[in-house]
Amino acid sequence: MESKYIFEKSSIGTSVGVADFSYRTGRSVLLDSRVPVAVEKNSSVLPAYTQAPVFYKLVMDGGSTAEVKSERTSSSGRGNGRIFPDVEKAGLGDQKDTGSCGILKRTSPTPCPGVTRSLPGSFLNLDIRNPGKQAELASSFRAAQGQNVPQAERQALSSSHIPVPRNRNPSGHADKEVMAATVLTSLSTSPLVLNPSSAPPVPEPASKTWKEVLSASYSSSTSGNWSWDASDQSVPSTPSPPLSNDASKNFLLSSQGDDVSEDVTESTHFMFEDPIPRKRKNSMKVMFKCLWKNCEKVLSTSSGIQRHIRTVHLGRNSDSDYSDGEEDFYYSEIEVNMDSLTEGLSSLTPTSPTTAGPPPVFPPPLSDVSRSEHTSVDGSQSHTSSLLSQSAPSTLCHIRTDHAYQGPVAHVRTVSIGEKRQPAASTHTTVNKNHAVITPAAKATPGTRKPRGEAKKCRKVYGMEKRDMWCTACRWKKACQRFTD
DNA sequence: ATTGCCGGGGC
DNA sequence: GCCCCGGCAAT
Repeated sequence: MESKYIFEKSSIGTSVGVADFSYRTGRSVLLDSRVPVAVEKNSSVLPAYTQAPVFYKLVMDGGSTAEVKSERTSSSGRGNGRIFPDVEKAGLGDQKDTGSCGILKRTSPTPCPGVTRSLPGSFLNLDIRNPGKQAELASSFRAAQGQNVPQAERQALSSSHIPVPRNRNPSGHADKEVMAATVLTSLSTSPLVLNPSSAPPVPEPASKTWKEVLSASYSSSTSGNWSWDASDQSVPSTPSPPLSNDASKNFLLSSQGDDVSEDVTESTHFMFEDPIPRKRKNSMKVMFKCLWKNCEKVLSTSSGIQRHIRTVHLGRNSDSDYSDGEEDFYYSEIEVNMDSLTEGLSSLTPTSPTTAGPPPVFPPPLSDVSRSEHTSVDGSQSHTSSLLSQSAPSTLCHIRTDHAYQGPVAHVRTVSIGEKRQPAASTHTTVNKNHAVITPAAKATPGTRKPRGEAKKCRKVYGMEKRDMWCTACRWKKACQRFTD
Protein backbone atom coordinates (compact mmCIF):
# COMPACT_ATOMS: atom_id res chain seq x y z
CA MET A 1 0.00 0.00 0.00
CA GLU A 2 1.19 3.29 0.61
CA SER A 3 3.74 2.48 3.09
CA LYS A 4 6.57 0.34 2.37
CA TYR A 5 8.57 -0.94 5.11
CA ILE A 6 10.99 -3.51 5.71
CA PHE A 7 11.26 -5.20 8.89
CA GLU A 8 14.04 -7.40 9.45
CA LYS A 9 16.25 -8.85 11.97
CA SER A 10 19.72 -7.98 12.17
CA SER A 11 21.67 -10.62 10.49
CA ILE A 12 23.98 -10.34 13.29
CA GLY A 13 23.25 -12.74 15.96
CA THR A 14 22.42 -10.05 18.33
CA SER A 15 18.97 -9.32 19.40
CA VAL A 16 19.12 -6.01 17.85
CA GLY A 17 16.41 -5.54 15.36
CA VAL A 18 16.31 -2.93 12.82
CA ALA A 19 13.44 -1.64 11.00
CA ASP A 20 13.97 -0.16 7.70
CA PHE A 21 11.16 1.92 6.61
CA SER A 22 10.82 3.52 3.39
CA TYR A 23 8.17 5.87 4.01
CA ARG A 24 5.99 6.36 1.10
CA THR A 25 3.42 8.80 0.68
CA GLY A 26 0.34 7.72 1.80
CA ARG A 27 0.86 6.73 5.19
CA SER A 28 1.54 8.55 8.22
CA VAL A 29 4.00 7.19 10.50
CA LEU A 30 3.50 7.15 14.08
CA LEU A 31 5.36 5.96 16.96
CA ASP A 32 4.28 5.23 20.35
CA SER A 33 4.69 8.48 22.06
CA ARG A 34 5.99 6.72 25.00
CA VAL A 35 9.02 5.87 23.15
CA PRO A 36 11.18 8.84 22.73
CA VAL A 37 12.38 8.90 19.26
CA ALA A 38 14.57 11.16 17.36
CA VAL A 39 13.92 11.45 13.76
CA GLU A 40 16.54 12.73 11.58
CA LYS A 41 16.27 13.69 8.09
CA ASN A 42 19.03 12.68 5.99
CA SER A 43 19.50 15.82 4.13
CA SER A 44 22.17 14.49 1.96
CA VAL A 45 19.72 13.11 -0.35
CA LEU A 46 17.72 15.68 -2.02
CA PRO A 47 16.15 18.99 -2.12
CA ALA A 48 13.33 19.23 0.23
CA TYR A 49 10.82 19.79 -2.40
CA THR A 50 11.87 17.08 -4.66
CA GLN A 51 10.18 13.84 -4.92
CA ALA A 52 13.22 12.23 -3.97
CA PRO A 53 12.93 10.48 -0.80
CA VAL A 54 14.02 12.03 2.35
CA PHE A 55 15.37 9.76 4.86
CA TYR A 56 14.70 9.79 8.44
CA LYS A 57 16.51 7.91 10.97
CA LEU A 58 14.80 6.83 14.03
CA VAL A 59 16.81 6.35 17.01
CA MET A 60 15.27 5.05 20.08
CA ASP A 61 15.80 6.84 23.21
CA GLY A 62 18.64 5.97 25.34
CA GLY A 63 20.77 6.67 22.40
CA SER A 64 20.29 3.20 21.23
CA THR A 65 18.88 2.30 17.96
CA ALA A 66 15.43 1.06 17.81
CA GLU A 67 15.42 -2.36 19.05
CA VAL A 68 12.64 -4.22 17.58
CA LYS A 69 12.20 -7.83 17.33
CA SER A 70 10.90 -9.37 14.30
CA GLU A 71 8.27 -11.19 16.21
CA ARG A 72 5.08 -9.39 16.45
CA THR A 73 4.69 -9.62 20.10
CA SER A 74 8.20 -9.07 20.84
CA SER A 75 8.28 -6.68 23.59
CA SER A 76 11.84 -6.97 24.33
CA GLY A 77 14.14 -4.31 23.46
CA ARG A 78 14.40 -0.82 24.48
CA GLY A 79 11.63 1.47 24.01
CA ASN A 80 9.58 -0.98 25.84
CA GLY A 81 8.96 -2.91 22.75
CA ARG A 82 5.79 -1.01 22.39
CA ILE A 83 6.76 0.53 19.25
CA PHE A 84 3.89 -0.96 17.44
CA PRO A 85 1.12 -1.06 19.89
CA ASP A 86 -1.54 -1.07 17.31
CA VAL A 87 -0.25 -3.77 15.22
CA GLU A 88 -2.76 -6.31 15.98
CA LYS A 89 -5.59 -3.98 15.95
CA ALA A 90 -4.59 -2.38 12.79
CA GLY A 91 -4.54 -5.64 11.10
CA LEU A 92 -3.86 -5.81 7.50
CA GLY A 93 -6.88 -3.87 6.72
CA ASP A 94 -5.52 -1.46 4.31
CA GLN A 95 -2.60 -3.36 3.31
CA LYS A 96 -3.85 -4.17 -0.01
CA ASP A 97 -0.86 -5.37 -1.60
CA THR A 98 -1.58 -4.79 -5.15
CA GLY A 99 1.72 -5.97 -6.08
CA SER A 100 2.94 -2.58 -6.67
CA CYS A 101 6.30 -1.87 -5.54
CA GLY A 102 5.33 0.77 -3.22
CA ILE A 103 3.14 -1.27 -1.19
CA LEU A 104 4.20 -3.39 1.62
CA LYS A 105 7.11 -4.38 -0.24
CA ARG A 106 9.54 -5.71 2.08
CA THR A 107 12.35 -7.29 0.51
CA SER A 108 12.72 -6.65 -2.94
CA PRO A 109 15.89 -5.27 -3.94
CA THR A 110 14.14 -4.50 -7.04
CA PRO A 111 14.24 -0.90 -7.65
CA CYS A 112 10.93 0.52 -7.23
CA PRO A 113 10.73 3.55 -9.29
CA GLY A 114 10.49 6.51 -7.23
CA VAL A 115 11.13 4.63 -4.19
CA THR A 116 14.42 4.99 -2.75
CA ARG A 117 15.45 2.04 -0.89
CA SER A 118 17.06 2.24 2.36
CA LEU A 119 20.49 3.46 2.27
CA PRO A 120 23.23 1.16 2.94
CA GLY A 121 23.41 0.44 6.54
CA SER A 122 20.00 1.63 6.94
CA PHE A 123 18.43 2.03 10.23
CA LEU A 124 14.96 2.90 10.74
CA ASN A 125 14.66 4.95 7.71
CA LEU A 126 11.63 6.82 6.88
CA ASP A 127 11.50 7.70 3.33
CA ILE A 128 9.32 10.64 3.25
CA ARG A 129 8.62 11.77 -0.15
CA ASN A 130 6.28 14.37 0.76
CA PRO A 131 7.72 17.65 1.67
CA GLY A 132 4.54 18.65 3.24
CA LYS A 133 4.71 15.63 5.28
CA GLN A 134 8.07 16.45 6.51
CA ALA A 135 6.89 19.69 7.69
CA GLU A 136 3.99 18.04 9.23
CA LEU A 137 6.06 15.66 11.09
CA ALA A 138 8.23 18.34 12.33
CA SER A 139 5.35 20.39 13.32
CA SER A 140 3.50 17.72 15.03
CA PHE A 141 6.47 16.70 16.88
CA ARG A 142 7.24 20.09 18.07
CA ALA A 143 3.73 20.64 19.04
CA ALA A 144 3.66 17.56 21.06
CA GLN A 145 7.00 18.01 22.58
CA GLY A 146 6.80 21.67 22.94
CA GLN A 147 10.39 21.84 22.19
CA ASN A 148 13.01 20.75 19.87
CA VAL A 149 15.52 18.20 20.64
CA PRO A 150 18.87 19.73 21.02
CA GLN A 151 20.93 19.36 17.99
CA ALA A 152 23.74 17.83 19.91
CA GLU A 153 21.49 15.26 21.32
CA ARG A 154 20.20 14.36 17.98
CA GLN A 155 23.58 13.95 16.64
CA ALA A 156 24.55 11.78 19.45
CA LEU A 157 21.61 9.66 18.83
CA SER A 158 22.20 9.41 15.23
CA SER A 159 25.63 8.15 15.83
CA SER A 160 24.32 5.07 17.39
CA HIS A 161 22.97 3.56 14.32
CA ILE A 162 23.30 -0.05 13.76
CA PRO A 163 23.95 -0.91 10.22
CA VAL A 164 21.89 -3.65 8.93
CA PRO A 165 22.55 -6.02 6.13
CA ARG A 166 20.58 -5.33 3.09
CA ASN A 167 19.32 -8.70 2.35
CA ARG A 168 16.06 -9.11 3.86
CA ASN A 169 14.03 -12.07 4.52
CA PRO A 170 11.10 -11.87 2.24
CA SER A 171 8.93 -14.37 3.80
CA GLY A 172 6.64 -14.62 6.70
CA HIS A 173 6.68 -11.19 8.04
CA ALA A 174 3.18 -10.15 7.64
CA ASP A 175 2.93 -9.28 11.23
CA LYS A 176 6.06 -7.34 11.05
CA GLU A 177 4.75 -5.53 8.15
CA VAL A 178 1.70 -4.70 9.98
CA MET A 179 3.66 -3.37 12.78
CA ALA A 180 5.77 -1.35 10.52
CA ALA A 181 2.76 0.00 8.80
CA THR A 182 1.29 0.93 12.05
CA VAL A 183 4.37 2.69 13.07
CA LEU A 184 4.50 4.57 9.89
CA THR A 185 0.98 5.54 10.29
CA SER A 186 1.34 6.68 13.76
CA LEU A 187 4.40 8.67 13.06
CA SER A 188 2.43 11.29 11.36
CA THR A 189 0.68 12.21 14.47
CA SER A 190 3.05 11.44 17.13
CA PRO A 191 5.64 13.65 18.41
CA LEU A 192 8.70 13.47 16.40
CA VAL A 193 11.73 15.46 16.11
CA LEU A 194 12.33 16.39 12.65
CA ASN A 195 15.66 17.64 11.86
CA PRO A 196 15.44 18.96 8.43
CA SER A 197 18.85 18.76 7.16
CA SER A 198 20.46 20.06 10.19
CA ALA A 199 18.24 23.00 10.32
CA PRO A 200 18.65 25.15 13.30
CA PRO A 201 16.55 24.17 16.18
CA VAL A 202 15.09 27.54 16.13
CA PRO A 203 11.42 27.15 16.34
CA GLU A 204 10.71 28.30 12.94
CA PRO A 205 7.08 28.81 12.49
CA ALA A 206 5.71 25.68 11.15
CA SER A 207 3.59 27.60 8.82
CA LYS A 208 6.63 28.97 7.29
CA THR A 209 8.19 25.64 7.02
CA TRP A 210 5.47 24.04 5.16
CA LYS A 211 4.94 27.13 3.27
CA GLU A 212 8.40 27.04 2.01
CA VAL A 213 8.05 23.52 1.10
CA LEU A 214 4.97 24.24 -0.76
CA SER A 215 6.36 27.15 -2.55
CA ALA A 216 9.25 25.10 -3.61
CA SER A 217 7.26 22.09 -4.48
CA TYR A 218 4.34 23.74 -5.92
CA SER A 219 5.64 26.90 -7.23
CA SER A 220 4.11 25.83 -10.39
CA SER A 221 0.94 24.71 -8.95
CA THR A 222 -0.15 22.95 -11.99
CA SER A 223 3.15 21.67 -13.00
CA GLY A 224 2.67 18.33 -11.47
CA ASN A 225 0.63 15.88 -13.26
CA TRP A 226 -0.28 14.07 -10.29
CA SER A 227 -0.54 17.06 -8.26
CA TRP A 228 -3.53 18.38 -6.73
CA ASP A 229 -5.00 21.53 -7.70
CA ALA A 230 -3.16 24.59 -6.67
CA SER A 231 -5.65 25.04 -4.00
CA ASP A 232 -4.70 21.69 -2.79
CA GLN A 233 -1.38 22.90 -1.86
CA SER A 234 -2.69 24.34 1.23
CA VAL A 235 -4.01 21.03 2.03
CA PRO A 236 -0.82 19.67 3.09
CA SER A 237 -1.55 18.65 6.45
CA THR A 238 1.31 20.36 7.91
CA PRO A 239 -0.22 22.62 10.35
CA SER A 240 2.08 24.67 12.30
CA PRO A 241 2.61 23.29 15.69
CA PRO A 242 1.50 26.26 17.57
CA LEU A 243 -1.72 26.38 15.78
CA SER A 244 -4.66 24.75 17.29
CA ASN A 245 -6.75 22.48 15.23
CA ASP A 246 -9.10 25.24 14.55
CA ALA A 247 -6.37 27.51 13.61
CA SER A 248 -5.06 25.02 11.16
CA LYS A 249 -8.40 24.63 9.76
CA ASN A 250 -8.91 28.26 9.36
CA PHE A 251 -5.63 28.57 7.76
CA LEU A 252 -6.50 26.00 5.27
CA LEU A 253 -9.76 27.56 4.59
CA SER A 254 -8.34 30.92 4.13
CA SER A 255 -5.87 29.65 1.69
CA GLN A 256 -8.37 27.85 -0.34
CA GLY A 257 -11.22 29.46 -1.95
CA ASP A 258 -12.90 26.70 -3.76
CA ASP A 259 -14.51 23.42 -3.22
CA VAL A 260 -11.26 21.80 -2.81
CA SER A 261 -10.55 23.73 0.25
CA GLU A 262 -13.64 22.40 1.72
CA ASP A 263 -12.90 18.89 0.97
CA VAL A 264 -9.40 19.05 1.94
CA THR A 265 -10.06 20.87 5.04
CA GLU A 266 -12.41 18.27 6.04
CA SER A 267 -9.91 15.61 5.59
CA THR A 268 -7.18 17.49 7.22
CA HIS A 269 -9.35 18.30 10.07
CA PHE A 270 -9.87 14.69 10.48
CA MET A 271 -6.21 14.13 10.57
CA PHE A 272 -5.29 16.73 13.01
CA GLU A 273 -8.15 16.85 15.23
CA ASP A 274 -7.40 13.66 16.89
CA PRO A 275 -3.95 13.32 18.20
CA ILE A 276 -4.48 9.69 18.64
CA PRO A 277 -3.96 7.70 15.56
CA ARG A 278 -7.15 6.49 14.16
CA LYS A 279 -7.91 3.24 12.71
CA ARG A 280 -7.45 2.92 9.10
CA LYS A 281 -10.91 2.11 8.26
CA ASN A 282 -11.68 5.73 8.33
CA SER A 283 -8.69 6.71 6.38
CA MET A 284 -9.88 6.15 2.90
CA LYS A 285 -11.92 8.71 1.15
CA VAL A 286 -13.13 8.78 -2.35
CA MET A 287 -12.21 11.86 -4.22
CA PHE A 288 -12.70 12.98 -7.75
CA LYS A 289 -9.89 14.40 -9.67
CA CYS A 290 -10.20 16.57 -12.69
CA LEU A 291 -8.17 15.24 -15.53
CA TRP A 292 -8.36 18.30 -17.60
CA LYS A 293 -5.11 19.45 -18.83
CA ASN A 294 -3.40 21.69 -16.39
CA CYS A 295 -6.10 21.19 -13.91
CA GLU A 296 -5.47 19.27 -10.78
CA LYS A 297 -8.60 19.94 -9.02
CA VAL A 298 -9.76 17.34 -6.63
CA LEU A 299 -13.18 17.37 -5.20
CA SER A 300 -14.93 15.09 -2.87
CA THR A 301 -18.08 14.67 -4.83
CA SER A 302 -18.74 13.61 -8.33
CA SER A 303 -21.31 16.28 -8.73
CA GLY A 304 -18.80 18.80 -7.61
CA ILE A 305 -16.20 17.71 -10.03
CA GLN A 306 -18.69 17.57 -12.79
CA ARG A 307 -19.82 21.02 -12.01
CA HIS A 308 -16.25 22.14 -11.97
CA ILE A 309 -15.57 20.62 -15.35
CA ARG A 310 -18.76 21.86 -16.77
CA THR A 311 -18.28 25.39 -15.69
CA VAL A 312 -14.57 25.79 -15.76
CA HIS A 313 -13.51 23.62 -18.63
CA LEU A 314 -16.55 23.23 -20.72
CA GLY A 315 -17.67 26.75 -20.25
CA ARG A 316 -21.18 25.85 -19.45
CA ASN A 317 -23.55 27.71 -17.35
CA SER A 318 -22.71 27.12 -13.77
CA ASP A 319 -26.25 27.64 -12.72
CA SER A 320 -27.48 24.92 -14.84
CA ASP A 321 -27.30 21.43 -13.66
CA TYR A 322 -27.64 20.21 -17.11
CA SER A 323 -25.13 17.63 -17.90
CA ASP A 324 -24.70 15.64 -21.00
CA GLY A 325 -22.34 13.34 -19.28
CA GLU A 326 -19.35 14.67 -21.03
CA GLU A 327 -17.88 15.71 -17.77
CA ASP A 328 -17.42 12.13 -16.97
CA PHE A 329 -14.64 11.98 -19.41
CA TYR A 330 -12.60 14.46 -17.60
CA TYR A 331 -12.36 13.23 -14.14
CA SER A 332 -11.48 10.09 -12.39
CA GLU A 333 -12.33 8.71 -9.07
CA ILE A 334 -9.58 8.24 -6.65
CA GLU A 335 -9.32 6.96 -3.19
CA VAL A 336 -7.33 9.07 -0.94
CA ASN A 337 -5.85 7.81 2.16
CA MET A 338 -6.56 10.52 4.54
CA ASP A 339 -3.91 9.35 6.85
CA SER A 340 -1.43 10.38 4.40
CA LEU A 341 -3.25 13.18 2.87
CA THR A 342 -0.63 15.45 3.97
CA GLU A 343 1.95 13.36 2.55
CA GLY A 344 0.06 13.18 -0.57
CA LEU A 345 0.45 16.78 -1.01
CA SER A 346 4.08 16.42 -1.07
CA SER A 347 3.80 13.68 -3.47
CA LEU A 348 1.77 15.85 -5.58
CA THR A 349 4.90 16.81 -7.15
CA PRO A 350 6.02 13.39 -7.59
CA THR A 351 8.74 13.81 -9.88
CA SER A 352 10.50 16.85 -9.51
CA PRO A 353 9.03 19.99 -8.71
CA THR A 354 9.03 21.17 -12.05
CA THR A 355 9.02 24.65 -11.36
CA ALA A 356 10.48 25.25 -14.70
CA GLY A 357 8.69 22.53 -16.46
CA PRO A 358 5.61 22.82 -18.46
CA PRO A 359 2.35 22.49 -16.80
CA PRO A 360 0.80 19.18 -16.34
CA VAL A 361 -1.04 17.68 -19.05
CA PHE A 362 -4.57 16.71 -19.47
CA PRO A 363 -4.79 13.58 -17.51
CA PRO A 364 -2.17 14.48 -15.14
CA PRO A 365 -3.72 13.17 -12.15
CA LEU A 366 -2.48 9.86 -12.60
CA SER A 367 0.83 10.76 -13.77
CA ASP A 368 1.22 13.36 -11.22
CA VAL A 369 -0.46 12.00 -8.44
CA SER A 370 1.14 10.28 -8.06
CA ARG A 371 2.82 11.79 -6.57
CA SER A 372 0.91 12.70 -5.39
CA GLU A 373 1.80 10.88 -3.27
CA HIS A 374 -0.81 10.95 -2.54
CA THR A 375 -2.88 9.84 -4.71
CA SER A 376 -1.06 7.29 -6.08
CA VAL A 377 -2.61 4.38 -7.49
CA ASP A 378 -1.41 1.49 -5.69
CA GLY A 379 -1.69 -1.17 -8.18
CA SER A 380 -0.59 0.82 -11.02
CA GLN A 381 2.36 2.00 -9.20
CA SER A 382 4.09 -1.17 -9.05
CA HIS A 383 2.90 -2.53 -12.26
CA THR A 384 3.59 0.32 -14.41
CA SER A 385 6.98 0.71 -13.17
CA SER A 386 8.16 2.14 -16.35
CA LEU A 387 5.93 5.04 -15.99
CA LEU A 388 6.61 5.35 -12.42
CA SER A 389 10.20 5.37 -13.03
CA GLN A 390 9.98 8.95 -13.75
CA SER A 391 8.83 10.05 -10.49
CA ALA A 392 7.98 7.27 -8.35
CA PRO A 393 5.61 9.01 -6.32
CA SER A 394 3.97 6.89 -3.98
CA THR A 395 0.51 7.79 -3.68
CA LEU A 396 -2.06 6.71 -1.34
CA CYS A 397 -4.86 7.11 -3.64
CA HIS A 398 -6.20 4.36 -5.61
CA ILE A 399 -7.48 5.53 -8.83
CA ARG A 400 -10.40 3.93 -10.33
CA THR A 401 -12.11 4.85 -13.39
CA ASP A 402 -15.55 4.19 -14.38
CA HIS A 403 -14.90 4.90 -17.95
CA ALA A 404 -13.50 2.19 -19.96
CA TYR A 405 -11.69 4.43 -22.26
CA GLN A 406 -10.38 6.28 -19.35
CA GLY A 407 -9.16 3.25 -17.62
CA PRO A 408 -5.96 2.96 -19.42
CA VAL A 409 -5.23 6.49 -18.82
CA ALA A 410 -5.93 6.49 -15.23
CA HIS A 411 -3.93 3.48 -14.46
CA VAL A 412 -1.02 4.26 -16.51
CA ARG A 413 -0.93 7.85 -15.83
CA THR A 414 -1.32 7.41 -12.25
CA VAL A 415 1.63 5.36 -12.05
CA SER A 416 3.74 7.70 -13.87
CA ILE A 417 3.34 10.42 -11.51
CA GLY A 418 5.34 13.32 -12.36
CA GLU A 419 5.69 11.98 -15.70
CA LYS A 420 5.21 15.29 -17.17
CA ARG A 421 7.23 17.23 -14.86
CA GLN A 422 10.24 18.65 -16.32
CA PRO A 423 11.73 20.14 -13.50
CA ALA A 424 14.85 21.82 -13.32
CA ALA A 425 15.99 19.29 -10.93
CA SER A 426 14.85 16.41 -12.88
CA THR A 427 16.13 13.22 -11.59
CA HIS A 428 14.80 10.96 -14.18
CA THR A 429 16.15 10.31 -17.51
CA THR A 430 12.78 10.19 -18.98
CA VAL A 431 12.15 13.60 -17.81
CA ASN A 432 15.22 14.76 -19.46
CA LYS A 433 14.03 13.24 -22.55
CA ASN A 434 10.93 15.25 -22.44
CA HIS A 435 12.87 18.22 -21.58
CA ALA A 436 14.87 17.87 -24.68
CA VAL A 437 11.75 18.01 -26.61
CA ILE A 438 10.92 21.38 -25.41
CA THR A 439 14.37 22.60 -25.86
CA PRO A 440 14.67 24.85 -28.81
CA ALA A 441 17.88 23.36 -29.87
CA ALA A 442 16.42 19.95 -29.98
CA LYS A 443 13.74 21.02 -32.23
CA ALA A 444 15.14 22.63 -35.02
CA THR A 445 16.45 20.59 -37.67
CA PRO A 446 14.10 18.82 -39.79
CA GLY A 447 14.63 15.27 -39.44
CA THR A 448 14.77 15.32 -35.75
CA ARG A 449 11.69 13.82 -34.56
CA LYS A 450 10.09 14.67 -31.39
CA PRO A 451 10.74 11.81 -29.10
CA ARG A 452 7.74 9.84 -28.45
CA GLY A 453 6.17 10.71 -25.21
CA GLU A 454 5.12 8.21 -22.71
CA ALA A 455 1.70 9.51 -22.36
CA LYS A 456 -1.05 7.61 -23.95
CA LYS A 457 -2.47 9.43 -26.82
CA CYS A 458 -6.01 9.80 -27.87
CA ARG A 459 -5.72 6.90 -30.19
CA LYS A 460 -4.70 4.62 -27.50
CA VAL A 461 -6.89 6.02 -24.86
CA TYR A 462 -10.08 6.11 -26.78
CA GLY A 463 -9.37 3.68 -29.47
CA MET A 464 -10.24 3.83 -33.08
CA GLU A 465 -13.84 3.21 -32.37
CA LYS A 466 -14.08 6.44 -30.51
CA ARG A 467 -12.10 8.47 -32.83
CA ASP A 468 -14.50 11.30 -32.55
CA MET A 469 -13.31 11.74 -29.04
CA TRP A 470 -9.77 12.29 -30.11
CA CYS A 471 -8.32 15.69 -30.10
CA THR A 472 -8.17 17.23 -33.51
CA ALA A 473 -4.46 16.86 -33.72
CA CYS A 474 -4.73 13.16 -33.24
CA ARG A 475 -7.44 12.95 -35.76
CA TRP A 476 -5.21 14.64 -38.22
CA LYS A 477 -2.31 12.51 -37.25
CA LYS A 478 -0.56 15.37 -35.73
CA ALA A 479 1.06 15.63 -32.37
CA CYS A 480 -1.50 15.01 -29.75
CA GLN A 481 -2.62 18.13 -28.03
CA ARG A 482 -4.51 16.53 -25.29
CA PHE A 483 -2.02 14.16 -23.90
CA THR A 484 1.05 16.11 -24.35
CA ASP A 485 4.36 14.98 -23.15
C1' DA B 1 3.14 -4.91 -35.36
C1' DT B 2 1.70 -0.92 -33.32
C1' DT B 3 1.80 3.76 -32.46
C1' DG B 4 2.90 8.77 -32.84
C1' DC B 5 3.26 12.29 -35.77
C1' DC B 6 6.03 14.72 -39.61
C1' DG B 7 5.59 16.28 -43.98
C1' DG B 8 3.04 16.98 -47.63
C1' DG B 9 -0.77 17.27 -49.73
C1' DG B 10 -6.16 18.47 -51.26
C1' DC B 11 -10.09 21.31 -50.41
C1' DG C 1 -7.60 27.52 -42.41
C1' DC C 2 -9.52 22.39 -42.06
C1' DC C 3 -8.83 17.91 -43.10
C1' DC C 4 -6.45 13.70 -44.68
C1' DC C 5 -2.92 10.38 -45.18
C1' DG C 6 1.76 8.29 -46.76
C1' DG C 7 5.39 7.08 -44.57
C1' DC C 8 8.96 7.08 -41.16
C1' DA C 9 10.73 6.37 -36.55
C1' DA C 10 10.11 4.86 -32.02
C1' DT C 11 8.31 1.48 -29.35
